Amino acid sequence: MKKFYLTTPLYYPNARPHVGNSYTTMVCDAIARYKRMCGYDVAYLTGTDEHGEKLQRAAAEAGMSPPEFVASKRQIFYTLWKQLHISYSHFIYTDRADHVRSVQRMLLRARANGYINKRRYEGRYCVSDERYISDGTEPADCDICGRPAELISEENYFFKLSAFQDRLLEHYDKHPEFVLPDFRRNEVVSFVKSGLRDISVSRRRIKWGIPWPDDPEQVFYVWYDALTGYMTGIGYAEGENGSPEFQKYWPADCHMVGKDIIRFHAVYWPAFLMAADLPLPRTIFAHGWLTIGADKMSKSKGNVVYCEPIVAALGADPLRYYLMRDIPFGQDSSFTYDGLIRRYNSDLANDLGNLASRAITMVKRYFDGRVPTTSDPLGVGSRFPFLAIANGAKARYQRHFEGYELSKALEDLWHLIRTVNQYLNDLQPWAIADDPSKKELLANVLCTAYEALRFVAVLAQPFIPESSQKLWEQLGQKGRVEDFRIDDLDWANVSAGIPVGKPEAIFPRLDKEPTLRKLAELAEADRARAETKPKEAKTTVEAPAEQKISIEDFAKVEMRTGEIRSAEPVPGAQK
RNA sequence: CGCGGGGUGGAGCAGUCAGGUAGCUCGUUGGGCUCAUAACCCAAAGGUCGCCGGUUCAAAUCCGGCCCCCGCAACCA
Repeated sequence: MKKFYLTTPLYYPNARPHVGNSYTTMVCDAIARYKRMCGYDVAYLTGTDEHGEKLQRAAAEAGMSPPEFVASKRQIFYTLWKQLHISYSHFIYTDRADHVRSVQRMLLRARANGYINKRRYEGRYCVSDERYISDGTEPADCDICGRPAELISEENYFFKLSAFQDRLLEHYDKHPEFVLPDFRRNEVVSFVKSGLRDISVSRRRIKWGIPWPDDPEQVFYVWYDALTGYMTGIGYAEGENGSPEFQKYWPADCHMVGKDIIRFHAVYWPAFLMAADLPLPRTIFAHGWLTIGADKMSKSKGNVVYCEPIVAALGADPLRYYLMRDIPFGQDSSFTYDGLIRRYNSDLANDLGNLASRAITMVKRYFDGRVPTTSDPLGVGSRFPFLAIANGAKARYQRHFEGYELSKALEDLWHLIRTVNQYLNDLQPWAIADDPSKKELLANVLCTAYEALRFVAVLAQPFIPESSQKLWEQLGQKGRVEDFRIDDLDWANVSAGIPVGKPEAIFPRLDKEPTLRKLAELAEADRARAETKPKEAKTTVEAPAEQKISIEDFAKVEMRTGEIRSAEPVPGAQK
C-alpha cells in the first residue's frame, strides 16, 4: 500500500494555539483525510516543541518544574485538536525520553561525518528580549527595545551548514516540488545562493533542553531538537535504524509549515538530514498568514482570534470550511467573522444544506422514503449529463487536491452542488409528481440528485467530516463516510431501495447580527477565562505606544459587534 | 540598480506562460419557482484590466519606462 507521511509544525506550547496555528493543523487534516480516502496508508503527525528558555522561565513563574509545566500546556492541544476533529495518528512532544535518543543519534551521525565542531561564539545578545542581535563583537543595539545588546562569548558546537550550499541548490533544482509554492522556492534559493554560514547548534546559557551527548554543559539548539521530532514521532529512536514504522514512513511526504519558518524546514532541516545520511522529505509546503485586516495576528496587538468560541457557536466544520475555502491556499488572507458567516450561509446553508433538504424531502414524499430505481442511471436525456458532470468535478477536485490547492478543490465540489440545484429547478420534479404517467422521469430526476449528493458527501468529508457524516446518514448510507474510498465512487444507481433518513438542517441558516454578537460574547468570555490565569510577568519595558495600539485594535475587532447591540431576535439556531 | 510577488466591475479572486467576445463567488436590482433552511433558478446593472508609450489587423495578455503595495535578505507563528 502506498504510504503518505504528513506533519504539522511542532507547536511551541507557551502560547495558546489560535486560528493561525489551528489553520495549519486543519489543512493537514483535510490532506490526511483525502489521502486516506485515496487508499494511502497515512501517518499524520503533530505535536509540541517543549524546550527552550521561554518555557523554562514560564514554568518557574508558574511554580512548576519544566516537565510538569509543559505537560499541562500540552493538554490544551489535545483538547483543541479533538474539538476540531483532527485525525492525527501520531503526537510527538519533545520532552520525551526517546526523543533525547533520537536527537543525540542524529547529532552523533553528523559528527561522525565531520559536520560538527566546537568553537567560540561571540555576538551581541539582548537579554530582555531574549534574542541574538548580531554575530559580531561590534556594539549593537537591540532593534526591538533599542537598548545596547550585551556581548556574549561562549563555546558552542557548530554545524557546518556552509558545506551544504551546493548540495542544497542542486536538490532544489532537481526537485522543484521540494519547496512549494514556487515563489517560496525562489526565496529559499536566493537565500541559499547568497551564502550560508555555519550555525551554532548548542546553547550553554539554557538549561531546559536536550543535553549534548558528551558535554553536560550544553543543550541542543531548539530547532535541531524540534525538527528531529518529525522522525522521533514515528520511531527513529528505536533499534539500529529506527522502528519498522519509521522505515515505512520516512521520509515525510509533506511538512506543512507557516511561511515564517520555511527556512528552518527548507534549508537547515535538509542539511541536518544530509549530514546524518538520511533521506530528505519530498515537500515543504509553506502557507500564508491569517491576518486581521492588514495586520498580522499577534498577542501584542491584541487581535488574536481563537477557535474555541467559534466552535462553541457554530461547530468545527464551518470554521474548517471557511478557512479552507476562503483562503487561496499558500497566500496571506484576512480572517473576518463577517466572511465566516457569509460563507456559512451562502455555501453551507443555502447551497449544500438546502439542496440536501429539498432532495431528501422529495424522495420521502414521492417514493415513500426509499431511493427509487431509475431507468436512466447515468443522467442522460437532459441538458445535464451528470455522469460527465460528476466525474469531471471529481477529477478536477483530485487534481487540485494533489497540488495542495484546497480552495480550488472546494470550488470544484461546489460547482457540482450548484449544478444539481440548477438541475432541480430546470426539471421541476415537484411538478412532474403531479402527473402519474411521469413516474419514471420523476425517479430519474430524484435519483440523479440523490447520487450527486452521495458524491458530495464523500468528497466533502476531508473538509467537513462531521457534517459529511450527517449527510451520509440522511441519505440512508451505512457506516462511516470517511471509510469510503474515492476509487469506489462511481456514478450509478447503487442505492435503489434504501430508506433515506430524516431531512434535518445540517447547517441551519444564521442571522448575521445575533451571530456576530454571540461570537463576540463567547470570545470575550474566553478571553476573560484566559486572563484570570496568572499572568506572565513581563521583564521588558512595555512600550506605551504598543499598549495604545493594542487597545485600539481590540476596539476595532470588538466594535463591529458592539454596535449591533440593538438587535433583539436571537436565533435559536446554533448547532 | 539585492532577490521575488502583486495592482482586473462595491468586496474577494481567476484569466497573463501558448495575444482575438474580460470569467467566478459574494453583494445590488428585476423576474421565475414553490420541492426546500425567506432557501433555489434566471436575467440585468456595474470594469479606461495601476499609469505612459511601443509592437500588432488585434494586448489584461508581448516589449520599454514610471507609480504604488507586499514578501524575503541568518535564527521571529
